[in-house]
Amino acid sequence: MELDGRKKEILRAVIDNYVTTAEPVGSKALVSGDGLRVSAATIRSEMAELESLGLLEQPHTSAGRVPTPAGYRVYVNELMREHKLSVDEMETVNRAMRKRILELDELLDDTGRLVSRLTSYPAYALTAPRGGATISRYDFIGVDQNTFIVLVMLGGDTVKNKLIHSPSHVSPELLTRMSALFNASFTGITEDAMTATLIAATERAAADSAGVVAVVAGFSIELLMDVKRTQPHLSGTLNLFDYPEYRDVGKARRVIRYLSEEHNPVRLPAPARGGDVKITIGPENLAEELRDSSVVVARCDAGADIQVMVGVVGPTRMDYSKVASRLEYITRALGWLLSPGGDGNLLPGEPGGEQTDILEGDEDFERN
Amino acid sequence: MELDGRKKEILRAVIDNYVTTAEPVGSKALVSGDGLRVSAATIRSEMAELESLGLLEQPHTSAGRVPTPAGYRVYVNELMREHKLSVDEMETVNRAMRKRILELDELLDDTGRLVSRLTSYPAYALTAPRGGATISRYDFIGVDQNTFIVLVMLGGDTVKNKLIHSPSHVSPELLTRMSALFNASFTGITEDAMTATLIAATERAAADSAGVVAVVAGFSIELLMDVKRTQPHLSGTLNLFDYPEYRDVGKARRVIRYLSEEHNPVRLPAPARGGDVKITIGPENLAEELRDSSVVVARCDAGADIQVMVGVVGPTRMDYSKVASRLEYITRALGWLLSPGGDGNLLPGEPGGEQTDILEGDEDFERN
DNA sequence: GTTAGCACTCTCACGGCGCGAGTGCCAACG
DNA sequence: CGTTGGCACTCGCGCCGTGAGAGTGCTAAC
Repeated sequence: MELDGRKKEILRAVIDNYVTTAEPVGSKALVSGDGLRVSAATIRSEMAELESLGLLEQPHTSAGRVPTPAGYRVYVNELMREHKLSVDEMETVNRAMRKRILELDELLDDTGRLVSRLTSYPAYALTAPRGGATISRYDFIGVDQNTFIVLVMLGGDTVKNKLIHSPSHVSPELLTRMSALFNASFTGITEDAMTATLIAATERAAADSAGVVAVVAGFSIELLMDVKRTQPHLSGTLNLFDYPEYRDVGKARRVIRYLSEEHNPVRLPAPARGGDVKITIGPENLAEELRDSSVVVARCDAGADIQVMVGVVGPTRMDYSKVASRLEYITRALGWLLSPGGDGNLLPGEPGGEQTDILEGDEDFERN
Repeated sequence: MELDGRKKEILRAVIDNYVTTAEPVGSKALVSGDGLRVSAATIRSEMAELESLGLLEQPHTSAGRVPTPAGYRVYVNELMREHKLSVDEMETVNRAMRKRILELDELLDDTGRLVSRLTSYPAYALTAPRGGATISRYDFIGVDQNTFIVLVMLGGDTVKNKLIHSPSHVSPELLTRMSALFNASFTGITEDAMTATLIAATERAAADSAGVVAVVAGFSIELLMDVKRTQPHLSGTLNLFDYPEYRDVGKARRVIRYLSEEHNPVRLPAPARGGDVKITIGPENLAEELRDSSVVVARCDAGADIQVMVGVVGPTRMDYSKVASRLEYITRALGWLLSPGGDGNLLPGEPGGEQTDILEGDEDFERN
């Protein structure tokens, strides 16, 4: 499908116009608003052709034209202009990202909130599920006669702990034995290898009469299952109601409900590589519930096995350019924060402060 | 204000009717539906009196009557019948509560979800802020030459950890020194006592050239501030749209937005004692945004200094009896789960299973 | 004190109508 | 042959008046 220059210009003008006004755009609006040097009649005939190409449509005879999903697709692939973030926006991102990392979960939560604030669309953030995660190390720390802490390290970047009370006395020797046994038998294996027989054997070997081995093993299993689960963080869902296409509450609810269901955001389209942005327009979505919404997702890879997806969902009438560039900027900052080198661990003074030029490398994002 | 028996019966009937239908109830509906042995005309005159008492009102002449907030208040204080949970509901709660505790935050999240599912109203769950929390203990565990884990214990029931990478070598001796110093100087003090001078002194005493003391101190401060913050967990907000009183999206949004703002749920009315339920009707709410919604909150105290509030927000036309008893049941289960004795730490086989009779002690909940 | 009857009031749903926006087509122009 | 102005036509949307229905308050009778 090749469009001549003027058709492109008109398509772009229609979309730009429609994106801001949310109302079908007619020939007159174009000739007065945008810098097109032709008459309304000419535009009408051009628009009629664009309509027969399937890029525009009219909601009813005698209304202006509205872009079709195919029209948006052409726009996104070929016509979209690069959007530059304002200094203010970059400052907002940098400031938000300067925060400490307490937990990855919290960071994702904050990121989602930031994105929805910056784009005015509902946003979600999640880490890709890590199949076959294993525990790399156990530590046991006695607190008092009946209480101790298990410390579990997951693949070099995450540490989880649990405080365990036992009804009976837990001796330091038992802790030492458990440490040796768990580090020997429970590290490097996935959660389904932690069988009842393995647990029973460990219990025997540790001479554990208090039943704490089972608790620690149970905790390990929960943990690994939890890593697989990847809770998505959703925020700004209320923003949806700002857009006239979701005036119908039921429609908005269906979208929000779809996003709220734990396993759904994970299945949304995602870019193939870290740093890319993927745009999915209306019916391109596999999920029935999103057939007349669009999804823009950015991906950010950090370290060997952490992938973060940050996305927004909104009406097909969406300022794709703005949204994509904002998402890209934010995920880049996020990647910098998550990378083992540049994280917020040391010297929480300046991180992000100098990073205003974080978007400098100006590679295109994927547009498919 | 004393009402004779028949007035009470009529008020109760109007409310019960209005709660289910959401439509003004007229004299005929009462005489046919409920077991009142008088004619419509009698009911009309009684209703007129109830109206002059300020307990009922008509949306307009020639519509049925609707309870006023004062009417609901009388109902809640004097007329409400005890609601028994169905076996199914109790089972649902017990099953949900049988889950492991990974984090208090997660538990609150799950509880909120459970409540909103069981009541069909938006629900929130939060812990009361603990002023002046302190750290009771530090542990340092070396991982490799540049990496170690700080383990921080908060008041005997919570443990937090952080993995710290240092650009330079962190010797085991440094960790030992830090352990001694932090346990000596940073335990038992609030976060505002962790001054820059204290940190600098500790840094010197530890002979810390890598700057890790500052990171550990920063982490400690963040942690204590975080405990003060008490993030509320909100869920089921979409439920609000099911109720005709929130047909106006703007109104629903204002309520949801109010609840979403971090510090607001903390300020909501709360029962004075653990185990109580507090009901706040419409204009009794101090918050402007909730002036025509009602709030029902249950409180659950666990251990010395953990207080959990679980509440729902909905239209003033709310089945207070059902909601209150469900909240009460759930918080009781929660309290059992959180109490140091009966928590999910040991032997995760049966907890909650035997607890069907958890509501047995049948003390009244507070109705004010 | 209670009841039946009746006139009155007010809301809400429905249908017809006119306005305005925007189009498609056509004839004229460079 | 592409471009332009003019014109008749179409269609959605908001406005308004009307009628049905529900529920009341009042009054007279039991």
